[in-house]
Amino acid sequence: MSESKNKFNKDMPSARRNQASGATLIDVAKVAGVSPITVSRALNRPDQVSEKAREKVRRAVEQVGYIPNMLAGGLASRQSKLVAIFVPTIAHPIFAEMVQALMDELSRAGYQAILGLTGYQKETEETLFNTILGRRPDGIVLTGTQHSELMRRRLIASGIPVVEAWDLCDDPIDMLVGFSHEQVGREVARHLYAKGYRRFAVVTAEDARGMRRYHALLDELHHLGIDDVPTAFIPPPSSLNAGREKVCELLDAGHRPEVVVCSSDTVAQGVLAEAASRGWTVPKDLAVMGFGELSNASQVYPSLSSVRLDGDRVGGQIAQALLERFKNPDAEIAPLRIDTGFTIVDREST
Amino acid sequence: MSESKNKFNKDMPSARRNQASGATLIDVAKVAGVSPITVSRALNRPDQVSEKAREKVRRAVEQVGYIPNMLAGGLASRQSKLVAIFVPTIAHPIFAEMVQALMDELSRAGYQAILGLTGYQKETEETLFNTILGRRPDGIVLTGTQHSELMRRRLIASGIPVVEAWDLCDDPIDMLVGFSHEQVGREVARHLYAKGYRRFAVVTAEDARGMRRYHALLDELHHLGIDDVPTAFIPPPSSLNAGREKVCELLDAGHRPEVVVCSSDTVAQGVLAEAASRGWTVPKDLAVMGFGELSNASQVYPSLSSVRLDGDRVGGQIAQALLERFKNPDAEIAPLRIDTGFTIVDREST
DNA sequence: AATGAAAATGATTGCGCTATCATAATTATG
DNA sequence: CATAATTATGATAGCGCAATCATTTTCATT
Repeated sequence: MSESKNKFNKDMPSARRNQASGATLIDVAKVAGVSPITVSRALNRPDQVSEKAREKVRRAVEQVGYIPNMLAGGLASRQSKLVAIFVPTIAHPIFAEMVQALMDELSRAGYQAILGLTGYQKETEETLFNTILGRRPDGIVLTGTQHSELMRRRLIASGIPVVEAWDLCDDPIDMLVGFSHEQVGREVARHLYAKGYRRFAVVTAEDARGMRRYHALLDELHHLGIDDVPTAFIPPPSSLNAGREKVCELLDAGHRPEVVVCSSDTVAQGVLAEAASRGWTVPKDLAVMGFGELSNASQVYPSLSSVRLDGDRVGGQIAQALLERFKNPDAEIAPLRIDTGFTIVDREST
Repeated sequence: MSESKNKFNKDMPSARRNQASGATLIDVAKVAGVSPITVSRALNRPDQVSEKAREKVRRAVEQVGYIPNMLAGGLASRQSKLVAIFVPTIAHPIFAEMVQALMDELSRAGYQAILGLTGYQKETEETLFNTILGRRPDGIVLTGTQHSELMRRRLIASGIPVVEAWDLCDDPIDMLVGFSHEQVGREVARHLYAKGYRRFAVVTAEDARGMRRYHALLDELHHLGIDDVPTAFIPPPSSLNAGREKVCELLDAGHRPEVVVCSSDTVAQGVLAEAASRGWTVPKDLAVMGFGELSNASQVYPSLSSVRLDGDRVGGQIAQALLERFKNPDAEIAPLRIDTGFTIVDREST
């Protein structure tokens, strides 16, 4: 026994509607004394309209407080001016930094971003993905290069420009901006080995890219003759406390590594905290290697050795790649692959 | 039925279009053997459609890989299912946390967020604002309560539900979720005074809310008989290094405060770093008070006293308030004002 | 002036979807 | 069984804008 849904007030629906939705292109056109399409052009392609008309339109827009409806515009033009950005989380500084840079750059070009937080969960990614595709983004930014076959196919079929970020691989969906996690693992191994460390341990988050670095590290250590690398895994999201607990487990299990390689600076700071609480001297009693170069890595005591990535730069490069593609959609799609690199920063903790 | 008006003719525009844009509601309807509007209902109001039809639609959607075009849907229904979130930056953990919680909650209800980064700059806020209003969001989340008169008027006129966050004031635009920055300033003053501190100094960022806390702090100290409070201001964005430099300036100018009150934990950690580098013992030689409770506040050495806010909770409350309003748009608009409070956390640094 | 090219403006149509009203199919009621 | 009440489905008409093509105005050139 539900009450029948009543309709809008018959009184003056149009007035009510206009109050809520604001002025339309047609309202502006009337005030300006030109046709609607001229208003549209004055706003979107000013160079196709005479200075006189442009001025009339500008004044009319001002007067009625017109704000273009981008839902309508997007529908008509098939250009949403929207870029979808998928990241695991923005609570992590490195992603926050990238997103910020990316959005800055995009907004300068009149684009906006819509964020998809995949939360490290494979489960929801596809659902999220569908929802966001519903906004018909002009471009898509993905974190990592490991996606379900279905998603890959759909993305390729859609023809939407895609950038896969934070990683490099051999069969990208489209564009690629990142660095090789394998290379990080290998270089960290060699770097620490060269410094004389022989007994390694690892505390790593169980996310895909972290594991890639981990396996490359193991592999390289193996080549260097080191095979026993006690490891503790942290289920995402990793935190300082998790790092502390996990390294504690390793140590309590009787392992006595010279150096602990961590999947992030956050985890590494947990290890530092545990070392401090045991009264150990870093790096003499235990060396610690981070990853990601949090802004305070150089300020904690002892300052943390880490692998520096540049979120700003990655974001900027992605934006550039997308904007280039938007500007020139018909151009031959040259496979774009940008290696943003990384730097091992040696500080007091190793 | 004869085809009265033909849509696209000639070569293959329809095929091309479908490849790019994907299947439409009509395609699904054809496959399912029902009318388009039934497909729409099966997707958006499943309870109004028979189980049989629902199943046919589900299968057809699956088969053609249909993803609803929310631009079209939004235009027709006047519901964008979009919430605009304005924050100064997401590079700051406290905002990142709020945004994450807010987005989580919203997406659960089928809404998505579009982010506006105001970057602490008054200049661009209005421009940004117009661009984002173009997306016709169903709700708007604002940081702070200080906005231009024009924006206030437009927002109120638009009838869009608005939440102002991170602050409380007496004449909100609409809903309000936050805490009193004045109260923080006063309580921090009293708290430190009660602990015996008499010589205060301040290092604060120059943003609006930080200044409100600062003035309340000064005011309360004045009541307690303390009038000389040397202060250094940091132009946004504040950073650990900026905090360190600024406190250095204060000390080099000959001030010898017992306690430094900082506008953020980041700044406070800069002060800690400077104290450490001078070989001072905290809190004996210099006490430090933070704000915002970064996740590592309790882990730095010495652990940092701070004011704890709960970004998760703020985000959640905002989402609830908005969703409630969406569900019940015609309800009497009860002035909503949620005080999320704060907690002074006393640790080793004071 | 005459002519054509270019620039500026306009009329029409439909983007893909949902609100609205109308109708058909089902169930409840006496 | 007829009738009313209740579903379930469909037809139609826009939402506000830009693509497309048609038309008018302006300007340069002969």
